[in-house]
Amino acid sequence: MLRLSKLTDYGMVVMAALADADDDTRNAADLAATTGVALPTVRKLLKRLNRGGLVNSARGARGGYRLARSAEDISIADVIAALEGPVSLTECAAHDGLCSMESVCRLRGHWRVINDAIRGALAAPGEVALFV
Amino acid sequence: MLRLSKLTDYGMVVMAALADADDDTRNAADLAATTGVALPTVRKLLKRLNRGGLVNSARGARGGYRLARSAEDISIADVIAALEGPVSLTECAAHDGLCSMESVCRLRGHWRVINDAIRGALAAPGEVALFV
DNA sequence: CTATTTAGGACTGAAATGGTCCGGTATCCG
DNA sequence: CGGATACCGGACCATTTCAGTCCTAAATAG
Repeated sequence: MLRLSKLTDYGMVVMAALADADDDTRNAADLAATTGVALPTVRKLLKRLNRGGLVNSARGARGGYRLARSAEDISIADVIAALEGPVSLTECAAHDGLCSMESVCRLRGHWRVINDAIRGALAAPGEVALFV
Repeated sequence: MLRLSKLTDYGMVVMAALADADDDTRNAADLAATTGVALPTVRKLLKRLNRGGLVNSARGARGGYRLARSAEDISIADVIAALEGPVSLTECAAHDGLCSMESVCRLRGHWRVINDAIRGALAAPGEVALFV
């Protein structure tokens, strides 16, 4: 199916909710309430998104999260990369030397092309802005 | 990562090997030998590819498989569809009414656009032919 | 008739996934 | 200062999914 993990899907929803908040910081419980995603899951997502540099966090009372940059500058590919690692259809397209049939395989060159095409589709800012 | 399952990856390799054979029928053991994929796995793949209409099978002695149509007319998307089901990033983009937050979700419209973009990238005949 | 080869499905072990919980630390406010 | 709030990092577990194997039945060639 070439599907996204459910966690990443939820991550997109949370990011959209954060985009709504504009510059206000929202805490995890708040986001869980507005998105309908379970609180612990929201926490996990926000941690990863923070590590990936997509959101900024503020600790302590009245802390919370907000987008690290404006929503228009965040692509789907960014979110996927933060939550699942870099976009790559096959192992061999991402790293060298991991596939035992690398020497015989006639497809490696193609995978790179295809990966780039998909990355391009996901990174296109116009199509993929988080706003509706 | 947006990765393909390993099985689908092998499926591409097997398809490429079949493309090499042109019109000769090749049996499963033969393909396993030339691709380096384990025989039972090759069998499984060929069964699914057959069901998906990408290869034709011939039973009995001197039976085997060959491509159902010329390699140029088979896209990566076809192979993925045969092995994993239709290409779709999220459940909600493929079917309606399966997601509990469908009413609140602001992203559904986008997913369809993105899916189409990716499907387009995978179906482009020029880029994605099985030949090297 | 017999050897060959695919068809179909059941089964298993391993890995990934989604989801939860806890101790620690930083910040705010009274 | 001290307590409450809220994020941080990680460990942890149950469930599902996945890759891979095996077995029996059916079809075809010689």
